[in-house]
Amino acid sequence: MGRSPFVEKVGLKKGPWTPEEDHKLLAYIEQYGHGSWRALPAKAGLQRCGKSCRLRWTNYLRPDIKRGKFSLQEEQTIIQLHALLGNRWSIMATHLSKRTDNEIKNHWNTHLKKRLIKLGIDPATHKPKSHALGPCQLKDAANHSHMAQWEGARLEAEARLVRESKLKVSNPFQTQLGPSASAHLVYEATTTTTAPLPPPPHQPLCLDVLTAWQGSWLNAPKCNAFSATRVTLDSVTSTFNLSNKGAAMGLSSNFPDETEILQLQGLAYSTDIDDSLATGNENILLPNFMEAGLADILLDNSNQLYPSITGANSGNVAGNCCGDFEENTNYWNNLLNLVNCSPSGSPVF
DNA sequence: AATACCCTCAACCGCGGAACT
DNA sequence: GAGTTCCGCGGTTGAGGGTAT
Repeated sequence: MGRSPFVEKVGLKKGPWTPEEDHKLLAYIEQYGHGSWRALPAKAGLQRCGKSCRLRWTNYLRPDIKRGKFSLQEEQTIIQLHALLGNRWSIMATHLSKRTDNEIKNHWNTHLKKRLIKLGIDPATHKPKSHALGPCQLKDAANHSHMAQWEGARLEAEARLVRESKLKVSNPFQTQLGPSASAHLVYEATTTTTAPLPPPPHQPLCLDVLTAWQGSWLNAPKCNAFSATRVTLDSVTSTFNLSNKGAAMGLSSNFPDETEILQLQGLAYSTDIDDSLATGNENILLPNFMEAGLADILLDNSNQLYPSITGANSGNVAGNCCGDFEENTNYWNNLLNLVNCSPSGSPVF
């Protein structure tokens, strides 16, 4: 049952907040905590609705907010989480320390989504737009879909635990929740025994499958151009690590622009793929090891990322990777083992 | 310098679910 | 169990700043 339309009293102010209003809200919450948002405006002397106050607080005034440009790692994490969760911005926010759901949503809509589209990747499915799935890929996609649902549910439950734990903190100024704090809360919430606790990890324990995917992807037999490139992954944050090759090439620390992506693509292919394939056919959708990797690791375990490359055009570079059901089964069993053995355990399963 | 267009992001709106009565 | 209230989420909007013409 939904609630009836929210009708505010006339005379309440809307629009941008003034510094005075910010100060009032900040001062009130600092002293009393927010309590009931509905009652807060009157108590704080604000001509605003409670909703507006909550939004201003959560998206702008809260002390544990990181502002400014998104780092490469943050962007990669967003893409990965989006592949798993879709538009579940609030859950993503719990896994991106100090970023608000609104900020993540805005960044996705204004930057990341456009970049994926530009690269020919459907931002909704995280798969290349122009390539239909074959039977083998459908099977693998189903595997990934299942894994994504599974991990998505777990991430959501963890986010809920973080929220519930935060609710226990009455005054945010007494206990400001940084990334390690929230990780600790998850850790505590998921640990039910009374045995002495080992030190909590310093990162949110939330990306097990992402990590496992990436790790397994790298450790998988060389069966396509991607696995052959030996791109380094950061297992802690579940994001790609560009520091080695990227830095060596003088790439910026921010998300690479198209020129840089082309550089990276060249890098990715130069050793293992026929140069004429990588450079001679402009119609081939070259998998740059960021976007395609992020999208397809999550959604296409066959590693046969781009049929136009790995199939007829490529001399069957990835031919033996697809179709080996037993190998795939072992592959996923290993992944599940990895996940099951992850230090965080799972609050859901 | 003026105007049009584009982009970004803070803020609003409406809805669904949880909590309460 | 039904009705009501509150909170939080995701989608959308539009003001304002930046850039192109």
